[in-house]
Amino acid sequence: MMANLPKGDKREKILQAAAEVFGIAGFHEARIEEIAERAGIGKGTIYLYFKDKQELYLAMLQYQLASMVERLRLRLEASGTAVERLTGFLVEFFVLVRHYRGLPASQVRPPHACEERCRGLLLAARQTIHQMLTQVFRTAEEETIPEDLEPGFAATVLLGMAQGLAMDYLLGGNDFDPLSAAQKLVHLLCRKRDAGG
Amino acid sequence: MMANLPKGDKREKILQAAAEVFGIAGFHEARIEEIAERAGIGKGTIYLYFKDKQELYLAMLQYQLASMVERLRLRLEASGTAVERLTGFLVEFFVLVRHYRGLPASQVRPPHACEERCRGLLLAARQTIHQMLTQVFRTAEEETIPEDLEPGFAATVLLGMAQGLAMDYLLGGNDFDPLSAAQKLVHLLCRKRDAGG
Amino acid sequence: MMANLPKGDKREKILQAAAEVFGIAGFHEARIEEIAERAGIGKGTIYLYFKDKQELYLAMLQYQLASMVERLRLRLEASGTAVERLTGFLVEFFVLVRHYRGLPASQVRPPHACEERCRGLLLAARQTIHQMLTQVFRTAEEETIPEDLEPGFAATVLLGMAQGLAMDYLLGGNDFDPLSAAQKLVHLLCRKRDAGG
Amino acid sequence: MMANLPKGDKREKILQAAAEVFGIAGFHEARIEEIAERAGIGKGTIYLYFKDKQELYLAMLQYQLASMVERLRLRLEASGTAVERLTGFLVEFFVLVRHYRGLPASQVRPPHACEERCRGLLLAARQTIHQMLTQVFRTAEEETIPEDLEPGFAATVLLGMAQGLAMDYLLGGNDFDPLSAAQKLVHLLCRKRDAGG
DNA sequence: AATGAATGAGATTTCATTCAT
DNA sequence: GATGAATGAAATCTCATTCAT
Repeated sequence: MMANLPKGDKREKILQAAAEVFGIAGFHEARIEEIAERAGIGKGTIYLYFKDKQELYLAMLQYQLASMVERLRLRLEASGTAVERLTGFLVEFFVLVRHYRGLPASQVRPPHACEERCRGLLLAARQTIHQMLTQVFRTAEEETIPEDLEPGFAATVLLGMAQGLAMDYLLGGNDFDPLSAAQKLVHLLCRKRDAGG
Repeated sequence: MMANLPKGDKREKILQAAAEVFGIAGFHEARIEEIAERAGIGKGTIYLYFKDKQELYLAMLQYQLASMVERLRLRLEASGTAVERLTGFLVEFFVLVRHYRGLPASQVRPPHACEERCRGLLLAARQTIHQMLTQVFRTAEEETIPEDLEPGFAATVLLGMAQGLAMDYLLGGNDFDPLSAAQKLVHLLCRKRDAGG
Repeated sequence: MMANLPKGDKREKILQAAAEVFGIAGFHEARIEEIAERAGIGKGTIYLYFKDKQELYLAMLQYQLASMVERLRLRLEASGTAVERLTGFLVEFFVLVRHYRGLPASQVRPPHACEERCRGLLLAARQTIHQMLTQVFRTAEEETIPEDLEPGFAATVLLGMAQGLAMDYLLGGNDFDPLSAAQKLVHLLCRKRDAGG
Repeated sequence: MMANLPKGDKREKILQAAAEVFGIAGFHEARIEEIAERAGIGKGTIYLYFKDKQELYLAMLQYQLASMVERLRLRLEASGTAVERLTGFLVEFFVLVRHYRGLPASQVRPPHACEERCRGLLLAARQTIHQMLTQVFRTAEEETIPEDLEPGFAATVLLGMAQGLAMDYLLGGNDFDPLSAAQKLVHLLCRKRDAGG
């Protein structure tokens, strides 16, 4: 009785709860028991799915990064001009940062023992996003960006600026409007440096 | 005789050791005993100078931030054109980030119990730097930056991009050349956007 | 299976062990680990039942006082003359003091931080006993005590003398025979002061 | 310059300070540094006069007990009837207890490592007092106490009752008037039990 | 499979005591 | 002699992990 969830669902529930708790509290201040409670299961059950706290953390990180990359991909592959898609991308990026407030932060200082593996996951996600951005710049309408701005560097700068603003937000706690911030950044980078005059 | 350091020096020695250990290990993985060892003193001595681990952390943060702000100020108040000084500022910024590798990271996820106080210190440092940058943009030679780029926003963007690159570095571990990165960023922001053609 | 004790029993086991160790060593010299060992459990388990050392101490005190009051009540509510019941009470009192040798002592200098709460528990126990004694004196056969000895004061004096002897014992270590001491005290207080007859 | 006190005086100053601090805080909660501060000297100086905390405690105990015994002796050897002198003794006793509130308490639970030596000091003081009391009872005017009350037992009872009341006071914190308490106790013990006369 | 009571390693912090000045 | 900065042993308490049910 009590039709149990299929196994995959319980794992995901744990990962969701882990994302919340690790996000709020960071790796060390996060309590396994709190994660279990949020997932609506017993403490011991977590150890049926994950070897230890660290593996749970890594699995959660991978899971969240994949989900984020997917949401960002949707924005970049939407229809519209390059400027529109880049703006949509940035808005989504900022929304994600604000939503998973603690998650990016928790990545900055991963548990020492798995620093390398964390870095690997983050790097992979970043490269995927970077490639998607580069592709957008490469195929953008001619007039969108200055001719001397190489697509790869443009992607680096856009991502860098976005991360910079996000970091600002995370550190300083000064809130900001995702849409207007996105527009300003895109404007700064994409507008042809012109004006002829 | 009188070989002993004057009192202020021992406090600073502890703060230096604390910066190293907190930087490498983060607040929670840092062990008080390790800090004492690096400072070449006994565990208990730290408690003569700081009430507890958290106060030591905050004092260390304040101390390091003040030192960083001072080094950045020197670059911005040096002689030279605005472009030269901004480039110098960014180079110094990147060097600091690479040197104090862990310190900025440790700020991202401070111990929950003193999150507010950490934020306060960081915000203050950031505002000081932002003001210095704004002043540079405001007094820059006319042709340095686009007319429609407000000095305050220019400062925000420059700082944001710098932080973005630094975060990239911290997260991804992909090393980069401070000078060339600085030049690219300044070029991107400062060059008049005309090209004339 | 089901060999485990029901939950209440483990708590009591801890309280028993705590009474022994606190009794022997006093609050500050008592080590949590020693209590755990005596209770046959792990150190951490104690913290599942009691918030910290102080709360354990207070719980132990309450537990022991309740048990003592109960044993004294049985003696005062037994059948027999007032003199017999008072003697029984004193004998029990002295036996308790000798058995829980350290317990009363540990109450005299409770940890400063919970002095008030300790005092409250002790006062409550003492008042209960005082009331029971007063009741005995009030309903005693007319010829038992001098007419000018008010029941409440008689109770105070009896209890005071008993505590005085006990303190003597605790301080000086001079052993004594509970029964003979009890008889002497009761004799002193209860015999009608007439002689005249 | 700065004519130093003769050595004996500094030792006594420390003992006075120790009595205060041990009295207030008990052996374990008393801090050596606090004692030094009250004595107006440096922490290290205490160790020139006493081997360690325990020896200081024992010396303080001896010093205070001697002083108390002396004050009590003066009352018992004063002029006046036995009843007057006993009353004076009890008043002094209660005043001492209230003044050195913590001292007797601190004796009840001495540091485990010197329990025996503490007990020895206490026992000696008590015996001296007991002998003085016995002598008073022995030489008292015939009509003062019942014939069947042996002087030694009378002394034991008087001292016991006094200690009982004091304990009550120490434990319960219920204040009382020394004079009236003294009179009641003496009255209870000394009045000839005839009434008849 | 799921649980949560039990565990104990390990961290912070205090404070009696030492000793260089 | 006098000092107090420095020390480190020892105590409490937390929490990831285990395992009997």
